[in-house]
Amino acid sequence: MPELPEAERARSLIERRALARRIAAVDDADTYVCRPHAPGEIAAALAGRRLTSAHRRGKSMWCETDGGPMLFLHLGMTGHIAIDEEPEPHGWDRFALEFEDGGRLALRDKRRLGRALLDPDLDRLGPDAGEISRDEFRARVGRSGTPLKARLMDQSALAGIGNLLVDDILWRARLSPVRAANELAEEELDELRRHVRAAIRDAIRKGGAHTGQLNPERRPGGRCPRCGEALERGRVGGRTTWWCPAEQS
DNA sequence: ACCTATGTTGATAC
DNA sequence: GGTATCAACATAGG
Repeated sequence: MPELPEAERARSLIERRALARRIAAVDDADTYVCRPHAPGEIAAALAGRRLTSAHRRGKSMWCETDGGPMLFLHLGMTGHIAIDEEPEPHGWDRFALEFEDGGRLALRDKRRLGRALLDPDLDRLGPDAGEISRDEFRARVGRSGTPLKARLMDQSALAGIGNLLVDDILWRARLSPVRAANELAEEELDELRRHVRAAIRDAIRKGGAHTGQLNPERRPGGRCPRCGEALERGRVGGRTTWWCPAEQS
């Protein structure tokens, strides 16, 4: 489920439950999830250390350690963080810290598109979608001829918005996903930013990007929760897109 | 069986 | 440079 709201919940969970616990062992055997590290590299770097802080920008998380490298975590498409739970019986724990006190932190990810690695390069990640300033939003979103939906999902422009959240945001803002981003007037961009922030705030509170009002209608036969019009389905920026043709322009 | 779908990201080709 | 497409992964469903 992971978009920005899920990542924030995961970060908060790590902050509340995993900091300051001494790491006794690390399971970094999955060479795909832990690429480019060889098995044992992350383990060697983190054994005996503690996580000291948990950070997030967009969907990316990283933890500082006491004297060691930074640990980067990404939930991919199906990942979540499980703390002090029994190991997943199907082997879906792709990476884990085992604490000296007997507990553990696992990156549990059926589909294996999540990541765990050391000392990440975050240079190509835009500012967090929930924190971005008005001026920066105008500049980063509004100066591209690409479809609005694709621009909002471009993690190098602004970080954190995924496929479910973006459809909800554009529906709230009554904007068409295919409209060119640079067609929007400054006031429209400011208004859009308000909806971005509100959608993120609501989703974090309610538990995830799937809790948006539009989400239950993203299916054949789905209707606009406001006006009742049949939703349209299409492909924008390579992703399945649902919108209200009557209201969103 | 085979085709499609799925919350992400990166490489690649134009 | 930007934009679109495909592939990486694994599973579910028609």
